[in-house]
Amino acid sequence: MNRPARPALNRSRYAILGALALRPMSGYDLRAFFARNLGFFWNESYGQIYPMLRALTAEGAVAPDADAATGRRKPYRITEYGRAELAAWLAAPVVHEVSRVEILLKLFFARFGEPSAFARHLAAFEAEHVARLAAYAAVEARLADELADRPDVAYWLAAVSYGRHLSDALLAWSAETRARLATRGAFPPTPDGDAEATGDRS
Amino acid sequence: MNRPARPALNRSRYAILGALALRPMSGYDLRAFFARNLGFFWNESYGQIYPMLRALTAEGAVAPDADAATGRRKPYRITEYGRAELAAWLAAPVVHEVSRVEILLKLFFARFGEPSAFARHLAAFEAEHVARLAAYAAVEARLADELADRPDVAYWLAAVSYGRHLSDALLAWSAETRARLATRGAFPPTPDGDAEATGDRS
DNA sequence: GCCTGCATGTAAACGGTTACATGATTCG
DNA sequence: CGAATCATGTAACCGTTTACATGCAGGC
Repeated sequence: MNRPARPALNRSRYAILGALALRPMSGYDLRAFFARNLGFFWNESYGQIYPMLRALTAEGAVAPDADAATGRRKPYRITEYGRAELAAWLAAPVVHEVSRVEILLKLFFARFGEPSAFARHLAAFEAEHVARLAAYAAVEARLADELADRPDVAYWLAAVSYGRHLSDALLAWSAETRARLATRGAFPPTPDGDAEATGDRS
Repeated sequence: MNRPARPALNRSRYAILGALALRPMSGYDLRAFFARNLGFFWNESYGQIYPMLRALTAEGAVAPDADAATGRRKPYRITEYGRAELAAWLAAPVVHEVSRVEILLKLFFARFGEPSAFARHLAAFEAEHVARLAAYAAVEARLADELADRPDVAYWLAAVSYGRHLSDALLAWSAETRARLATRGAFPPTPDGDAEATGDRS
């Protein structure tokens, strides 16, 4: 219980520690790792990675891995201390934050825009999630086949499943919403007036 | 087509413009408005709101509304220029950004944590989404009854529906995941070694 | 008159992205 | 050799949250 206090939201820190717990990686590797394995739900930019690697090194959670170095790459490995830090973070409650959903903001104020605009957004939204579903299917196949022996595979399949449930649900919502707005007929934006009463009392 | 170029991600700006398009509000009102109506998907802090109101005023998109002032409140109303800005933003494509899902990060690296830890996270996750569903039902009832005549109501119902689809799907995922991890049995964290091969080639 | 809470506002820090600079390596 | 791309690293900026400072208004 003597762990140094942390700003409680240093998520890049733990993302990097977790990745290095899987195997030693360089900064470049790390970026590719997140893009490839968690691309839809997590990413890290160089501007985060390299400074963080330096900080983690200074702290002793991570160390340069001279053995694994090839060419100009500078791989790092996690230390025992780093593993303890990672485990402590894994045990700590998930920190919620309101994830801002821009398409909902545009939907909420859609009356003030050109009537067809939101239909365009819905179409793009659907295309995006159809593409994601295809990507998930591919990952799932790979995990089930090639990597079935890895001890993490059940966790990874569960993560992919999250994505699938999410995209399925949002596609259903999108279809429903298209129908809802169509039957009602798009109405023109009211350019002014009409204040008061969002039912926003108390 | 002569609109001044914007940093393309000034979302607080448009959130505020949109809210003021509904009716004049003060900074305090705005914060309450977002918390009440879009709390699960959008929020704004004072540190954003007050400076933004000042900037929007300087720009002529918003103006102090002396008439509506009561007590110490300083309400603002949107101008015609502000409405045009809002409409332009509504017409522009939705900007995607990778929303970081912390629970998935913890899931992905769950092998390195205490085995029961993730089960706790799932339980909290489920409680959260059950609570949200109840909140959505309440909002839906209110919208359908009291505000059925507002022209925006179809849009707002669609936004609530997004939340319901989302929480339903994530609850289903959570149940599935609990089952998946249970049948498989939790395995102890491997404190070291076992590098190589995340299937992360190419 | 005093307390509570309403309301405006700001400063500082933080987490993150972007864009750029730089050099090494590989391959045609 | 020269070009492309691999790889490290940094600086500047941006959006956002947090915490705080301030003081007015209304009710007891």
